[in-house]
Amino acid sequence: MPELPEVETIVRDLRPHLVGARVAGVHLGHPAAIRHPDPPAFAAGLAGARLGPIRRRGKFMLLGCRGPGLPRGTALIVHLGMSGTLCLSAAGEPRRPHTHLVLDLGADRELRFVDPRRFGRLLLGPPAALERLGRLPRLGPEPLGPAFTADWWHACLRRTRRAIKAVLLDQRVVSGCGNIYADESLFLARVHPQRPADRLTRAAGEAVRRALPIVLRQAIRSRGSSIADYRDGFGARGAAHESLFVYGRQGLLCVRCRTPLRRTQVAGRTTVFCPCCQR
DNA sequence: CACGACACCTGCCGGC
DNA sequence: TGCCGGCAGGTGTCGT
Repeated sequence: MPELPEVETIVRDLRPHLVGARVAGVHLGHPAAIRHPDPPAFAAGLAGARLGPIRRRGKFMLLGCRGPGLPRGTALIVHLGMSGTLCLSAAGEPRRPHTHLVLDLGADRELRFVDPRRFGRLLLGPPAALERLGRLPRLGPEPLGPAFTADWWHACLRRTRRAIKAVLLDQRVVSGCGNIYADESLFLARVHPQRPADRLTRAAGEAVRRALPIVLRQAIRSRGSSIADYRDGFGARGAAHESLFVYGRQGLLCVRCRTPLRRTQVAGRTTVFCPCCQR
């Protein structure tokens, strides 16, 4: 699914169209997509609400919502799971299968959440309160923000024997990195994905910490990776998958040393790396 | 506590 | 052609 660059692209696409819009109607699809509150309360809370600021936190999207009966700081919180999309559509456009939420925004516009695999999640409420209730996970620092410091990162690495790739995927350590950009960052840093985190040299750990924002920013510039389901806020594909170095390229030659890239499993996830460059 | 295994879903692709 | 296994960008839970 969408990782940080894909979610960031959608947020930037939707922001100018959603802020200030009023929700004239709500249509729910599969109720399992809605994690909080129960579906009737979720729909009732959104109906008539005014949409405010939209932002990203890790792989979550948060759309501010104001309305009668909604607590201060309420947001519509969307996680896209593996196959979710959040797109602005013309109201007349036929709804795709697996459309689980439609917000009628008037002026012939609809915001649609489509998610075939239903790993995505929708919540409505103040994020801090949902975190306290255990409905939202506590996320680590943003990798593109000032809190992703060398001190924090190396303290996290020193504390665990897990593979470095598992640490990159742990949203409590750093939020927003997924399987594609973990592999890409480790390739750029020349670090083997299986290396136990506590056995990395300081320099190697630093190389990973520095590679991650570079990889993520590049992917944002390319509007995200559309390998299968991902689409931007208007339903179009991104281009970041066209310039990946390792992800999905097992058997092809390393762009640096021409060694065939190898595929393995790390932390239960398919992992591609260069056995020559990454140590 | 830390970690790995597994579950949760649908769709698509390749092999037989 | 059709069936079946394997695989997919994520994460919550459970058992060791």
